[in-house]
This record gives sequence, structure tokens and C-alpha cells, in this order.
Amino acid sequence: MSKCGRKKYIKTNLRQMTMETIDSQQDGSIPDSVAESKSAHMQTQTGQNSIPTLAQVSVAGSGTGRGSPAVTLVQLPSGQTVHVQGVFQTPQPSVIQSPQIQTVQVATIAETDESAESESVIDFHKRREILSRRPSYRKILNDLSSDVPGFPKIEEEKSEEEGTSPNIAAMAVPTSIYQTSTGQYTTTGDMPTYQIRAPTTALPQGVVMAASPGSLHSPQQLAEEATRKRELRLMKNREAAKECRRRKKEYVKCLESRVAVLEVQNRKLIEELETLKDICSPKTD
DNA sequence: CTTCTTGGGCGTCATGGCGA
DNA sequence: TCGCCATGACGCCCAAGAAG
Repeated sequence: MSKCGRKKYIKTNLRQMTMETIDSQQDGSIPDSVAESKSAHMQTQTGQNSIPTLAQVSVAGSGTGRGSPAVTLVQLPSGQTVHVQGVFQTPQPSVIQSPQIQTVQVATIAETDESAESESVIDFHKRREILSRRPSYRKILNDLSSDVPGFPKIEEEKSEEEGTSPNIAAMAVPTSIYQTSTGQYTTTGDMPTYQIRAPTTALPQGVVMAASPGSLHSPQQLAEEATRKRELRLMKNREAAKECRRRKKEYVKCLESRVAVLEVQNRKLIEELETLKDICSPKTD
């Protein structure tokens, strides 16, 4: 495997490993699996670049009180503090409790219920449809944030400081393009700096020439229109990719924070279990 | 100092989902 | 059905650190 291929392999598996980590948590597995998965994740993130610290945890309460759940403060990497209440409370939903997973859980329950058998059959194709959809970081994260107050939301609209909206960016074609030393092209002006490679002469796949026949006459005009549409599409996709990566990073950060919170909860559970064992052990003996 | 390794970012293409 | 959007995948470039 080439260097880039290996790198991309690791990159691609990063999310998968993270998901597996949380999946094991949801299954109620031991924390070692979490630690192992996290260490694996850390290994993928090792190196010279700054490794994102998961979270700093400070236990503010004893955690043994049944009536008054203790509050655990978890310092997230972003500086945000998440309050984790007593471990005997209703367990917080796992990070993978995306709509897809919820659908599976509902489906499982429905299938075990004989009276709902017909409904499960009816909803089968619908569930299949939902399950086959790609995950949306925005949806997953917003779903998470609705469950956990401290969790940030991914905004539906781009924030103003992030530049122009995609529509505006789509309309504004950069006028000044300079070639950099690396052979790439950099635009200047109010638009964000792009690295635009020289457009290929070959038409992209699936590009439909939808120009009205009345407005375009010569083949040159057709070619110009095609080039313009291609540049427009590339610019839009460029912005979309940036936004997607930003959301993905935010999503991964939230997952890491979630892992930290769950680790704290797990640790407290183990401590309480040990305490209960100590209390009950004289009776059992 | 040079070369290698590694991680991050970016642009682009391919593709599936979704709304009009 | 078509166009748009979101996202995975891939390749490239760059910076920083390690290794020689």
C-alpha cells in the first residue's frame, strides 16, 4: 500500500474505529475495550502534531448518594465543561444512537412483539431505506446535542464569519487567479483563497449541457458555457467539501468528548460497585 | 543538513439521497 | 427525472519531527 493509500486507510478507519468504540460502550462492555479503541485511535493520531486531548475530568461529588446524584465535571478539549450527574441516573444515550441505530432498536422490539409483526413487515422497506442512507454529521451531532445540553450543535446555516454562502460563492467567480510556486492557482480578493488547479479540457462526468439553444450559437459559446458551469460546480463542491470537513472534525471532537464522559461514568460505576461489594461482603460471608 | 515519515488540509471525482 | 447537496475516496502538497 502506498504512503497516501495507507494514510487514507487510517483516515477512513478513524471514524469507524471511533464508532466501534462507542458501539462497545453501548453494548455495556468493559472499559478496556474503550481504552483499547482509544489507544488505537491515539495511535492513528500520534506524531508530531498536537494530539487532541480528550478531556480533563474532575469529580466534584462522592457519587455514592442514591438520592442526590453527584455531579462530575468533565473539561472538554474545547474548554467546555460538561456536567455528568450520578451514575444511577438514566444512562445517557450512546454517541452512536443515531437515527439509524434507533430505527434498528425499534425494529428489534417490534419484531419480538407478535402483535406488531405486520407493522414490522410494512416498515421493513422504510427501515432499509433509512439504514442505507449515509450518516449525516450534522444530523447525528444535532441528535446528540439534543440529548446532552452541553454538546454543541452544528448550525444548519453557515456562520457569517465563515464567508459567503454557497449561493453567493457560486455566483462570484474569482477574477484574479495567480499561479503559485507549486503550480496551483490562488485567487485573491474578497473571496476566500482557493487553490484551483488548471481546469481540464475534458468535460466532467455527468455534466449535462442544459444551455438553451437560443442563447448559444457557436460551439465556442457552448464550450465557454460548459467551462463556466464546470467551474461553478467545482467551486460549489469545494465549499461543500470544506464545510463537510469542518462538520466531520466537529463530529469527531464530540465523539471524543463523549468517550471521556462515558469513561468517567464507567469509572464511577466501577467504584460504586466496589463500594457495594465491600458493604455486602460481610453479609455474604 | 538531507532524507524519510507522518499527519493535516485541500481539491476533485463518484455516488447516493432528497426536493422540486 | 433532474439538479443540488453531502460525503467517501483518492491523490497531491506542505509542514513538522525523526532518523541517518
